[in-house]
Amino acid sequence: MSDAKDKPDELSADTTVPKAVVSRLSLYLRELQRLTREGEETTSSTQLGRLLGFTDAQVRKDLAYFGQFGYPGIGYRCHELIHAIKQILGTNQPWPLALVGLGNLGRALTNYKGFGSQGFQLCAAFDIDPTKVGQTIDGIPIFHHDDIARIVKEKNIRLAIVAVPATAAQGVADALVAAGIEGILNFAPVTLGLPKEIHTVGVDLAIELEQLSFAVVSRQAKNG
Amino acid sequence: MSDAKDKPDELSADTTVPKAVVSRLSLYLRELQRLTREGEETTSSTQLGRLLGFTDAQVRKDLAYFGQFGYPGIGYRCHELIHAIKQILGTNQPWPLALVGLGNLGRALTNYKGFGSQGFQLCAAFDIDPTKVGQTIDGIPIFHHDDIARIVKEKNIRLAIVAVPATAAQGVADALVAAGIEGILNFAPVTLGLPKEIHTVGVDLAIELEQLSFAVVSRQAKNG
DNA sequence: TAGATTGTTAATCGATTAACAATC
DNA sequence: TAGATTGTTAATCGATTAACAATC
Repeated sequence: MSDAKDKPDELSADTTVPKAVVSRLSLYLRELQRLTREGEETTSSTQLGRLLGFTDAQVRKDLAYFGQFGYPGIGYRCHELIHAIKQILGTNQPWPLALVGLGNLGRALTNYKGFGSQGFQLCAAFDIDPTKVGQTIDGIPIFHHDDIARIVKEKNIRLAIVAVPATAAQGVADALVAAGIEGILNFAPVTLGLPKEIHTVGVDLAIELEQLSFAVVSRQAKNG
Repeated sequence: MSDAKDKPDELSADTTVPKAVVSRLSLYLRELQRLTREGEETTSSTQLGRLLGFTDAQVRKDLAYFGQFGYPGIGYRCHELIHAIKQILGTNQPWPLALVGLGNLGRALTNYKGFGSQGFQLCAAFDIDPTKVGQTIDGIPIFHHDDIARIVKEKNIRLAIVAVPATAAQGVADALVAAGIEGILNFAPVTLGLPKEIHTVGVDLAIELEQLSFAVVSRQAKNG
């Protein structure tokens, strides 16, 4: 399937891709990387689906948005599919990241190794505390908020993580957008108001926990 | 609308509620709380939708899964709707939480104030490091992994946060489930294999960042 | 070949949006 | 009353699943 067959451009989506498909793509990638670590050469839509709780049809349909990656009768070669998904997600290239806010969460993130292996690398941190500015933390230089625009441009940073208190988040986001940032991972518990061309993903611990408490109480309401 | 009208049970869903509805409910709650902090008495489906990027119809439809909370011609009284959503999500009651793993992320969470205000409270932490066990961190007692079952039962803990390395996560999850935990917020970058009656929510920083890199590269592919 | 598995089409299912009578 | 806004039904839209010919 390496050749593009009748598809004009094998790795770019012709039709618009649902958000849910993209997050499953990330899950496939994570699972494929685990399988290769465990020595597997190939896998199948059935196996991937079973490991992640999806149907085999869904796995195949998701991948079909982007091209043909499998071999009928055989399945998918793990390393090939990993390569293809990374290309789709854009993580075959490195992504320098900015981190704004060095409270508890921000400092934990400077130390976090989890996304380094996926091509993301913190290369500038920002805070307003004058005792922090000018220092480095885990090898990452700390700058003042006022330098966001300059540093973002100098280091060609396109994605940023916001880990400041809720009250400061919108101002920080505005500064990042003004500096040319294209995507924001927001840990502050607020919905940011931003131009629609700026991509945002929000992670709010309270909201995640609320999904769990709802699931638990609604299940017990059903079952008595 | 305080009376239940023709609905048999105003706050429990008769039909099964989509996951997406529940997470929007959390967003409505967060926004309503912000509006009341800013002194607003009432709001409307149009205002809530605009603030969060949804249509007004969707806001009303989501709420309609659970009952009638609004006043035609007026909108929603913020404090009433907050109360109702908390009851739906189960967060009108306190939820003691267990935290497993006291690495960078785990320690950041012990200090995090964000979910306390929503009724969630860390009341036991677990680690295997003997220098940590027996200490307290931010007022939270630290126990050994081997005591998970005992402490979970003693403290009536139903929800847990897993913040251990990927390789340890499945074992920890199994221990939590054996101890009677009903829901897990998993920060480890693995899909946990658990009985279907156990609810899990996964938060993986790399995956969130991948959603952003995809959005950025696919947009530029489209626009040139 | 027989068995396995893909990619894709059609059928099903579910979720979102539009529209509007009912209400304040 | 006139204007605003709800709750709900019907129409639209989108996503998932089932089925199967094509392929190895």
